[in-house]
Amino acid sequence: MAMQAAGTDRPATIHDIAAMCGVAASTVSRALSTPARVNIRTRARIEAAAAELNYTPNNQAKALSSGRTGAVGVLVPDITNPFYFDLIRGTQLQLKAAGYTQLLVDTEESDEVEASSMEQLRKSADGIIVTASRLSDEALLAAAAKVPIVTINRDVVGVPAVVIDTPSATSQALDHLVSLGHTRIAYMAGPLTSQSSTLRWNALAAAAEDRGVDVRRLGPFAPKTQSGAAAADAAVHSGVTACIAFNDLIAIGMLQRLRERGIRVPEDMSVVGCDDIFGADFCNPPLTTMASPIEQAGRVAVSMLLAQLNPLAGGGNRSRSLMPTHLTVRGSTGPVRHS
Amino acid sequence: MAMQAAGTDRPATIHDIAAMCGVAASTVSRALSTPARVNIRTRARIEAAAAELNYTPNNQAKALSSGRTGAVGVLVPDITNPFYFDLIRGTQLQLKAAGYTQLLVDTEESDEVEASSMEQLRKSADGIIVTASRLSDEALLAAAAKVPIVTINRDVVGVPAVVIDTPSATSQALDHLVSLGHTRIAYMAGPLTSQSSTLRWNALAAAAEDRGVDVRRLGPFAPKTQSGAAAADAAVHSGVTACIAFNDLIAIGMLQRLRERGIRVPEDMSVVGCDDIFGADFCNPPLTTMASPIEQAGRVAVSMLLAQLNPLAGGGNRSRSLMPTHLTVRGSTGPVRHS
DNA sequence: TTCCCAATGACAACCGATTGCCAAATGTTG
DNA sequence: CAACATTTGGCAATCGGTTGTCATTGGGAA
Repeated sequence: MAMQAAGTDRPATIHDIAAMCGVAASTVSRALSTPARVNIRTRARIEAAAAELNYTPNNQAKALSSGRTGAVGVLVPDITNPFYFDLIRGTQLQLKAAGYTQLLVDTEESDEVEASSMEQLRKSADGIIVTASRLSDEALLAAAAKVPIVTINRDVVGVPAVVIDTPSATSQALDHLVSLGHTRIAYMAGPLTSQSSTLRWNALAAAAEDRGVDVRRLGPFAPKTQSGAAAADAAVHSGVTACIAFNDLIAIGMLQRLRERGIRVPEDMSVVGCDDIFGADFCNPPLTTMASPIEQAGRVAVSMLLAQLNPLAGGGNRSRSLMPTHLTVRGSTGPVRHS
Repeated sequence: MAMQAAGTDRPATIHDIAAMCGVAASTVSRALSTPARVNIRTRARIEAAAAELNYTPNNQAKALSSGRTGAVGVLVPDITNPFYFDLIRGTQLQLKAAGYTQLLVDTEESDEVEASSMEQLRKSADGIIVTASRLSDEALLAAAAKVPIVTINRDVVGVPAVVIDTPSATSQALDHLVSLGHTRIAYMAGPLTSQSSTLRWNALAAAAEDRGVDVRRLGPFAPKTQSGAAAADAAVHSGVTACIAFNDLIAIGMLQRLRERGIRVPEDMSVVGCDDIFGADFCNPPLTTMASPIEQAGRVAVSMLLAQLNPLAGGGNRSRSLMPTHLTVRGSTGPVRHS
C-alpha cells in the first residue's frame, strides 16, 4: 500500500522523512546511524517512512560532513593487462563485502598520472591501493603520510605492502629448467622502473650462481604480448635453450613469434611465464608459469587497508604480507635437446 | 620559493585562497570556474595563490552544491570477462578526455545488483552506461527516466543504445561454414536473459532457412570457459560438424574440451566464436571469430551519454548506434570432412 | 510525593563548494 | 558634470547529511 509522494521524482532525503514523521532531520540521521540513540518506537516510524520513501543516503553529502567517503581507490598501471583483472575482482569482492565502493583508475603506466590520481583520490577516497607503483620511494612515502595506502608488488619501508613472492618462484623455475638439462637460460626483463622485475632478476642471478648455470638478462621489454616478438628474437639470437619471461604476456607473445619462425616449443626452446593469467592455460603450447594468487592478493590488500582505516576492529594490522607462489608446469617447457 | 602554510596538512580550500587574497570565497570560486566574471588582476592573484597552496577542488562538495558529479557509472555484468576489458578501456579513455571520472561496477550478472547499483549511482554519477543489461525493458525504461543512460548491447525503444551488430556477423559466419561444406550446424546459446544471444539466434535461424541448412540451438551456456566443456559435449553428441558459439569464452572452452576428448579442430569439428577477445588469436587452434569493435563501442557510448548531458554542445545526439562487425577467419574452422 | 538522573529529541553549526541577488565601483555618454 | 550602463565583487542561502550541545521528558529511587 506504499505510495510515493505524488510528483516528487527526486530521491528522498532525511528531511522528507523528518517531515513525514514530524521530527527533526538530526533525529532521522541518528535513528539511521546510531539506533541506540533514539526511542525504539520513533525509530520504527522513521524506518518505516524511509522504506516507504525508498530512501537511500546520499553519500556525497555523507562524505562531505563526516569526512569518510566509503570509497577506496585502486590504481592499476594498465587496465587491459589480464593480470589486473583478477586483482580488481579480488579488491572489488572484498570491498563490497565491507560496504565500500571501489574507484578504479588506470594510470597508463605513467608516474605523473599516478601522482595526480593519488592527489585527487586523497579527497574522494578513504584509502588507496596502489599496484606496481611507478613512483619513487620518496614520493610514495610522502603520499602515504597523507592518505592510507597499501601497495601491491611494490615494497617500500614504511608503506604497508602486499608482495607476491615471485622472486622465490623464479628460483623454482630455474630449478625446473636445470632439472630438464638446461644450462644456458635467459631472463626476459620487464620495464626498468618495475621493482618486481629487478627483484626477480636478482633472485634469479643469485640462484643461477648457486647452480652454476649461465643466466643472462635480456630486454627490457614492455609487458605486452606485442613485445614478445622482440623477446623471442633476442632469446633465439642469444643462443639460450630456455627463457624465463617477466610475465605471461611477454611469454605468450614469444610463443606466437617462435611458432611463426618455425622454432618448436619446447623442443627447441623452453619458455616460462609469470602470473598464470587468463590465457596461460589455453595458449599453444600451454604455458609453464609461476602461479600467483592474484585475486587473493587483492583481497589481502583490502583487508590491510581497512584495518588501517578502522584500527579499533583489532586484527593486528600487519604492514607487509608475502603471498606464496608456485610453479605450474605445462607444455611450454621440456628437456633440452642435445643436438 | 613557494612555502606551504606551516603545519597545515589538509588540502587547501577556496577559503584558504580567499583569506590569502583578501577576497570572498565566492570570488575565488568564480575566478576559477567563470574567469570572465572576475577582474583579470584579481584572477591572477587568486590563481597564483591556488597554485602556491597546491589547491585541488573537492569534487564531493562540488557535486553537492552544483548537482553535477563529473562522474559516469559503468555497469558490467562480469569484470573478469575479457570482453569488458576493452570496453572499459574505451569508456575510460573517452571519459578521461572529457574530464569525467569512471565509476566501474561489477553487477555479478545479477539483475538485483544491477538495479540497486543504478539507484545508488543515480546520486553519485551524472549518467550511466549499462552493458548487456539483465533488467526487463520496463525496469530499464523506468531507470532511464530518472537518470541519463546509454546501453550497450541492449536495445530498448526509448533508451539510447550502442549495439554491436553481431546478428549480421552470425550470418557471415554461417555463410563461411556453408562455403566450407557444413550443413549440420549448432548454435551454442548464451544466457536466456541475454538479448544479444536471442537476436543472434534469430538472425542465424533466418539465415539458415534461406541457405537450406540445418542449424539447431543448444544450451543455454554460461559465458565462461568452464561452460565450454558441456557445450563441446553437447555439440559432439548432436552430430553437427560445426558450431557457432555465443562468445569466445565458450568457444575457447570448447576447444580445450574437444582437444581432451581427442576430437580434432577443425578436421572433426569447426568452431566459431564471437567478439575476438584477448586470447582468441593465441588459443589452439587460433579461433575463427566475429570481431567486434569493442573499445570503439565504449567510446561511442560515452560520446552519446555526454551529448545527452550537455545538449548545448550540439553534435546531434543519436539515440542508437550500430557498430559493424566482421568475421575473422583463423584456424578453428575448415572444410567438412566427408567420412 | 519529591528529587534526580538517564534517555531522548531538537537546534544549529559545519563540511566545501555553487550561485542568485544586490551593492559598489567603474566607465561611458549626453 | 550629471545621469546612466556595465563590470565587478561580496553576502548569504543552499546542497544533504553529521555531530556537539542543550532542553525536555520520563521513570525510578528515596
